[in-house]
Amino acid sequence: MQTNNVTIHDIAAALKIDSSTVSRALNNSPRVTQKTKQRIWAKAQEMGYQRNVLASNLRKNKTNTIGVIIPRISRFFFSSAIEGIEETAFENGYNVIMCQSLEKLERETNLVQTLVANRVDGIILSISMETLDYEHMELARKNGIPTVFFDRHCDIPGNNNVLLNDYQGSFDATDHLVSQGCRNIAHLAGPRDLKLYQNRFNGYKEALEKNGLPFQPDLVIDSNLMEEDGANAAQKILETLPQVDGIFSANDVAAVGAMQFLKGKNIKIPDEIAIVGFSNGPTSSVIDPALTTVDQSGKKMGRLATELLIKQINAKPIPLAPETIILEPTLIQRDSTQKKPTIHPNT
Amino acid sequence: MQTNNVTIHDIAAALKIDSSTVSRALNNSPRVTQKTKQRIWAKAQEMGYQRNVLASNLRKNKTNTIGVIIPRISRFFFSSAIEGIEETAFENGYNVIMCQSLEKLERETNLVQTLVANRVDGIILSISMETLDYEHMELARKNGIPTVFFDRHCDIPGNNNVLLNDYQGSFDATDHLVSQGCRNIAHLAGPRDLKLYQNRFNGYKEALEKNGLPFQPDLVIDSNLMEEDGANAAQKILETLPQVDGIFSANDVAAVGAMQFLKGKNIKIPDEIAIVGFSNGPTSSVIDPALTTVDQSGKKMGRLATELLIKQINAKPIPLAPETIILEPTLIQRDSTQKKPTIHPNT
DNA sequence: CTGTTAGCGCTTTCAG
DNA sequence: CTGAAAGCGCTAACAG
Repeated sequence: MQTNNVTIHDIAAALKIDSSTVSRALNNSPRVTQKTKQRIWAKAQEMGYQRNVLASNLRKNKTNTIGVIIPRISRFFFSSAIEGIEETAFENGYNVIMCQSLEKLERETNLVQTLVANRVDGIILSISMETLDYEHMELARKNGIPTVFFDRHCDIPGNNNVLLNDYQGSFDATDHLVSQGCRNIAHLAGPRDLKLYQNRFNGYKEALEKNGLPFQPDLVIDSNLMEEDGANAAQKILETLPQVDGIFSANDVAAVGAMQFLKGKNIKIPDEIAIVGFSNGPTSSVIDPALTTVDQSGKKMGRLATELLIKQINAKPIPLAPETIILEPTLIQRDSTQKKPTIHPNT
Repeated sequence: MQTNNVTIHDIAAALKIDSSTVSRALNNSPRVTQKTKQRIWAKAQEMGYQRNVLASNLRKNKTNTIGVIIPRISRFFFSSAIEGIEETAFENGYNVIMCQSLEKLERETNLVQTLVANRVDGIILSISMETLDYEHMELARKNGIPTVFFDRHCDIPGNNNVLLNDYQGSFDATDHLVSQGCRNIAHLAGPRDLKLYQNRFNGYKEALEKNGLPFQPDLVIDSNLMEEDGANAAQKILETLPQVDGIFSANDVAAVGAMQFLKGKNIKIPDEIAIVGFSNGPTSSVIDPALTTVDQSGKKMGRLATELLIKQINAKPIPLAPETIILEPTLIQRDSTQKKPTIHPNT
């Protein structure tokens, strides 16, 4: 039940050399002869030595750890993003410490403090729905900790971002609905404070214009886009907006809520009302095939964000110019006539 | 761009007192007078002091961090589990460092080493499909790091476990199919090496017996239960097992794969073939309502596992007797006649 | 209640 | 190429 306590000093003593040489050998420094390295490695193995990462970190003032803050892990988009982050970090020898803001700014602020206090080497962040500015990120900036925002972001210049082209995706989605014959397309919109939802709204609006359809403000239903909100919106549509023949939802959660409600009322999807939702790719495989989705590809965004962050970390102390990477979304359309569903790898 | 370097010595110097007093005050020790505490806190605030967690950790040989190893984050069951873990850890002042084994034993072994090297206070683990023993966990045991296994486990005594009653869940699921009139129930089975899948298989088999139905070995289809496997199994059933009128899948991923394949062939679910799959609760809200599921409630398991782990951590150095917590699963049955789908909170 | 002292285990000058 | 020595920032005896 004892902690395994063999230190570099123990192995130095056993070999009658100095601990600094041991340290160098274990770090594979070129300034130690191959022969002594071999002896040291062998001894270390034999004695079951394990580097005390804490001490090493303290001395180097570096933790080899990336901090990640996202609103909620169990949302598929974010868990895929984390999957990408974790894999990329792992490949590059970084650990990941992961936290959820649960959409609360206060929690997010605390988490940034914790991460800074834990001396993470960098932070990847997807801001909460309550976050309207980057004031709480000052702390990270002051401590020289590089940060990459992904998916959700405020529109302040000078930051690293990995984003989806929300405008284009929404434009395409709406355009798709029009091409399917929809003429009165409702929009389930998210909080307009978030740039992301603003962009999705704009894409919707301009696709209507481009197709010569009038923008009807009463067809825009605002909410936080939870499943319940989607169901409520669907109910509202059935009861008060009979002309609606298509729905563009700013996320998949609300889209599913709406779809299930409508199906419960025996409305045929997409024949009577067509639905398109923004969504993370693989999710769609468990979503009804009747639902067309705009692929958010969280895993790819996670990978890109991590690569960018590591680039910035390695650039220290001379910081690189901030970068913004914009991914183009793809429309994924499936239906029950398809022979085989899109397969995703056990996710 | 400079690291913020105010230490307890700086604030001690500014106040012309000793750094140890500062340390005590900042840890709110009762052995410092309220008045000096106040002065110290004020000064700390003023100078923008931030405790160096690394140094503190090194000194205390404790990191206030829990390590989590799961097969794959983006699987909904695991991301919900992590959600529960993270929330419980956060409430108790712990950080979470999270890693994926990607179902590889080698990776899992490496990760345990990394976590031990990082001096995590405890480990929560759901073993990979390749893991057949706990040999690689010796390292954690030797270093006195408590461990809790959840969901997937080997059947070796003396460990902390948080499990689902897989046997009962499978029994109930199969029983349910029989009560719906199914007489030839196929079973999509997972790797029999994993206790979990063995139990699910046993529940299936004994439910058949109890209902006076013969166990037909050729109706058991083995695979790794990916979506593709489910689709393949469904194809096999259509082509070579026409008598099948019900499917019990050992997980939801394969169940969805099978269901979507069958729907593509215009088979009515559940009228022509009924399907029940083991699944994490909230997932079911995005799964077709025709699919009945056995609720795995990942978040609850995550919470329980973390609570148990923290209990064990706090019990050090005298370890508590290992505990096994077994959750009873519930059958969740929905259908399109239901007025409203099960709502889940934006997950 | 506060100060003194001695490290936690490692890395990194600086000498030789 | 290796050794000696100092110290990262904090905590925890032990005195007083």
